Amino acid sequence: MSSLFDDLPLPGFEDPAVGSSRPAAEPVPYDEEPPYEEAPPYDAVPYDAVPFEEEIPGDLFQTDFAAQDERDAFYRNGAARPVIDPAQLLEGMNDPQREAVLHHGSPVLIVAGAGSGKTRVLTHRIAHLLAARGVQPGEILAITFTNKAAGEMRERVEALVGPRARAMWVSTFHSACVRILRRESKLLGFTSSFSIYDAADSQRLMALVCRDLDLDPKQFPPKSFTAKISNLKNELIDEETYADQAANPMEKKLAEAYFLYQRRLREANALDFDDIIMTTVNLLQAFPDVAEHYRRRFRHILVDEYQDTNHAQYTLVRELSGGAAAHAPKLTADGDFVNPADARLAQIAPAELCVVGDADQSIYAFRGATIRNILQFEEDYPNATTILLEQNYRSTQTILSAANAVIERNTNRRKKNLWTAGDQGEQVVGYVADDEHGEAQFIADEIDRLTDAKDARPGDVAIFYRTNAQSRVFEEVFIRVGLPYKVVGGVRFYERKEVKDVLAYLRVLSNPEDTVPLRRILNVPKRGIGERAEAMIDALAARERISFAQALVRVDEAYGMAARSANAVKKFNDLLAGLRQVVESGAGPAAVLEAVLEETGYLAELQASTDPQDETRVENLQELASVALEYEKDPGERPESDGDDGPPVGSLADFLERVALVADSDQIPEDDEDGGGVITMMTLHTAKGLEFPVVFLTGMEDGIFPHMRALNQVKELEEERRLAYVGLTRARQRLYLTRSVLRSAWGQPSYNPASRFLEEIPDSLVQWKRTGAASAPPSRLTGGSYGSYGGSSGGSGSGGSGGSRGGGRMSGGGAHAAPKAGWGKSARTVADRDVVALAVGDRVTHDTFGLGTVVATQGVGDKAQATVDFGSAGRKQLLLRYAPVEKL
DNA sequence: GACATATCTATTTTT
DNA sequence: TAGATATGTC
Repeated sequence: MSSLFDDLPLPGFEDPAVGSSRPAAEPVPYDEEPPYEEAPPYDAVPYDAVPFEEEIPGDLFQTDFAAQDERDAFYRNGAARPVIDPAQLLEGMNDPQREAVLHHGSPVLIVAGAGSGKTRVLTHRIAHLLAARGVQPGEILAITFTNKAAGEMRERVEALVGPRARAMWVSTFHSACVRILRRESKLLGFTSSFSIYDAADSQRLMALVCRDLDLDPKQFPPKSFTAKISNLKNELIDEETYADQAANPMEKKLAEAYFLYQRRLREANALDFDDIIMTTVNLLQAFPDVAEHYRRRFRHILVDEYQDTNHAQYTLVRELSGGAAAHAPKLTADGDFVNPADARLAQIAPAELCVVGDADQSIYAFRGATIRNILQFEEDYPNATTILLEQNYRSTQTILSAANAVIERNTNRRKKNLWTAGDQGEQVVGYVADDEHGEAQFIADEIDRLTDAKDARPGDVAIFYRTNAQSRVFEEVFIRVGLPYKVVGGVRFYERKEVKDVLAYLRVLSNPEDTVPLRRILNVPKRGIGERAEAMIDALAARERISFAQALVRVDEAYGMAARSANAVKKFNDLLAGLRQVVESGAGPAAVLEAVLEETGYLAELQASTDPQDETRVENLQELASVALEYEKDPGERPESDGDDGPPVGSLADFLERVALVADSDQIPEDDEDGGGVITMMTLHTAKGLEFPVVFLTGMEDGIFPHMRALNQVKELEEERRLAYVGLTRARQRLYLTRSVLRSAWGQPSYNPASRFLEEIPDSLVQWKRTGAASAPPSRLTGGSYGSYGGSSGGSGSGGSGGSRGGGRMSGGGAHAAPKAGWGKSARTVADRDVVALAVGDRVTHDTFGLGTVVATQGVGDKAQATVDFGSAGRKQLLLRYAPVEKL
C-alpha cells in the first residue's frame, strides 16, 4: 500500500465494527441485499435529476460558444428534445457495426480497423443505450485519451440525443480521475485544490530532489529517474513496493529519489500525471465504499483506443467496472468480508463494459501502453464477446491492400483484413530522390500539379515523417516555392516558457505551498533573488522544517542573507501579497492574470524587448489572456451534487485544472472552405486518428523509418510497422511513398537503403515515378567522402526564415516561434559595439527599464559604467559596454 | 544583467 | 552539423 495512506484511517479495515465512514446505507446481509437498481442510493439525488456538464478542458478552446448558447436557449424555451427512434440509429450500418451497437450484457471488445466507423459505432451505441434501453445519462462513463476525442464524442452524442447527454461523463482518463480525486481528496490527505504537475514540473521537482540527495547528475540523471518513476507508476508500483525490490545501487538510489519525490509532491499538495491514475486505483482498492459509489453509478463503461491503455489504466477500468478479475477484498479467517462495504461491493453486478481499439494501431508502447490489454481482453473477461469491424469507409482498395500487406508481417496478431466496397483507386505513387531536398522538391511540385489540376487543395494534403527534425527541409522548400503549410507538434502552447511562467504565478496564488512553480517565478522576471539567496531560503526551510513558501516569509531568519537579497525577497513577498488580495477580492482568473502580467512587470519586459522571439511571446500571453476571458465568460457548469468539494466553477483553481489537463488547443488547421486550407505536416504519431485525401509518407528508409534504434529488436520493429500501418491508412485517395538515397543526419551524410516496409508492399500496387537506380548506387563510397553533396539542391541554408511562413497563412497561438532573424554568428562581434558616452544629466532609454536619467558615471572605455535613475524601475548601475541603453 | 563560450545531444509523446 | 542549454566573464 502506498505511504499515501499511512496516516489515514482506513475505514472499516482496522475494525469491522466501524463500518463505512461515509453516510452510506447500513450493512445489509447478503440475501437481503436488494438488486442494485433499488439499492440504497449513495447519493440522495438521482444522477440524471441534476444536469451537469463534464468539464472538457479542450472545450474551452474549441467550442463555439455562441452556437452553444443558442442551442441551450432553444431547449430551455421548452422546445421538444429530439425523439430518437432506436431503429434510426442503426440505419446504414453494416452487420458487425449493428451488432456492436446492440450488444447487451457481457463485456464486449470491438476490434475496429482503421476507418471502420469506430466513432460512429461508439456514439450510436451510447445513444441506443439512452433511447432504447432506458439507461440514464448519469450511468454512462465514456473514456478517451484525448480531450479532442472526448469533445467530439460528446458533441456527436448530443447531436443524437440532445442536451441530456451532458449528464454523461465523457472524458479523458485523466480528467475522470481528477474528478474522482477532487471529490475524495480528503481521504488521501490532499486538499481539493491540489495541483497537477505536468512532465516539465515533474522534471523540475526531480532535479531538486536529486540535488538534495547529492546525486551526481552524470551517474544518476534526473531525467532518466523521472522516466523510470513514470514507468513504475504506470505499473502501479509505489515507492514502498519499489524500495523493497530495489537490488543494485542504481535501483537503491532510484528508490530513495522516488521516496523523496513523492514526499515533496505531497508537501506541495500536488500530483503528477501518472499519480492521477495510480492514486485513483489505490483509492478504489483501499476504500470499498468509494468503489461502491462509482460502481453503483457507472453501469456502462466505454473505453476508446483500448490498445493504448497502460497497466494502471487497465486496472482502473477493471476496478470501476467490477469485472471478473477485480481487486480481491480482505477476508477474515472464516472467509467473511472484513469490511461490510466489500460485501455490498460484491453484490453489485459488473458494469457493462465496451472497449474499442485496434491492436494494429498500438504505437505508444514506449509510453507504457501494453498491447496485451487488448490481445487478452477475452482472458481478462472470460465471458467477453469480440466484434470485428473490417469494412473500411475511408480509403481506396489499393491503399488498403498496401496497408494490409505491411501489417500482415507482424506476428502474434489477430488476423484482420480491411476491405472497401468502394473503388480500387489510383496506384500508390513511389519516388526515390537523390537527397532530402530533392524529396521535398518533388513533393512541392506534385502538390502544385495536383492543385493546378484541381485534384486537391492544399488543405487536403498531409505530409508525414518519422521524426520532427525531418520537417525542416520541407519548410525550407515550401517557403521558397510559396506553398502554405503548418507544422503540427513540436513545442506546444502550454509548454511555452512564457505561458508556464505566468501560469506558475496563478498556481502559486491558488496553492501557496506549491514549491515548484514558486521557485520557478522567484526570480522571473529578474528581481535580484539569485541562486545564492534561493539556496539560503531552502536551507532555512530545511532547518526550521517548514515549507519553502513559509521560509520565504521568514526571510529575516535566514543566515548569511545579504541585505539586498533579503529586500528583494521582501519585495517579492509584497508582490505576492498584493496579488493575493486581488484573488481574495473575488476577481476571476482573467482579472488575476491581468494583474500578474502588470504587477510583475513580465509583460512590460517582453514588450520592451527587441528580440523578435519576444514578440511571439507577447502574442502567446495575449492568447492565454483570451483563453482566461473565454473561461470567465462561460466557465461551463459543474452542478454535480454528490458531495463534490472540488474547486468551485469559475475559480482560479478550476481554471488551472482545465488548463493543466489540456495538451493543446489549435493543432490541426481548420479547413477554411474558400481559402483552400494549408498543407499539414506532422509526425506519424500525431497523425493517428486523422485522415486526408492526399498523404505523403516520407523518409521511407531503413534507419529513418523504421528508426535506427528499432532495427535490431523484433518488438520495436513491429511497433514501427504498426506506425507504418497507421500512416498508410490515413490516406483516402492518393498515397505517395518517398525516400531519399542520401540524407544528412547529424551533420554526416548517410546512404540509407529503402525501407523494408516498401518491399512489403506488392509491386503491382505501386507506380514508381523515379527509382533512383539510374545513377549508380554509391554504396561503396563512404558517407564522409561525399561531404559536399548536401549543398547541391541549393537553398538549404539560404535566408528568408524570418517572419511568417508559407505566404503568411499561419496565425496565432499554435504557430512556432519565429526563428531568430539573423545572418549567423559572425555578424555579431563585440568589438563593433560602440560604448555610449554618457554624462550626468543625460536622458537615456533602456530596452527593459524605459526612460531614465544618468545620475553618476564611473570608469572609461570598456569599463565605463553609469548609474541611471529609471524612476519607478529604480536606480540601475549599468555596464555601458553591454547595457542596451541609448542616449536621447 | 547581458553576452560569450563550452557542453551536450540528437525517436515517437494522447495527459 | 546545429541547436538548445549550462557555465563563465565583464
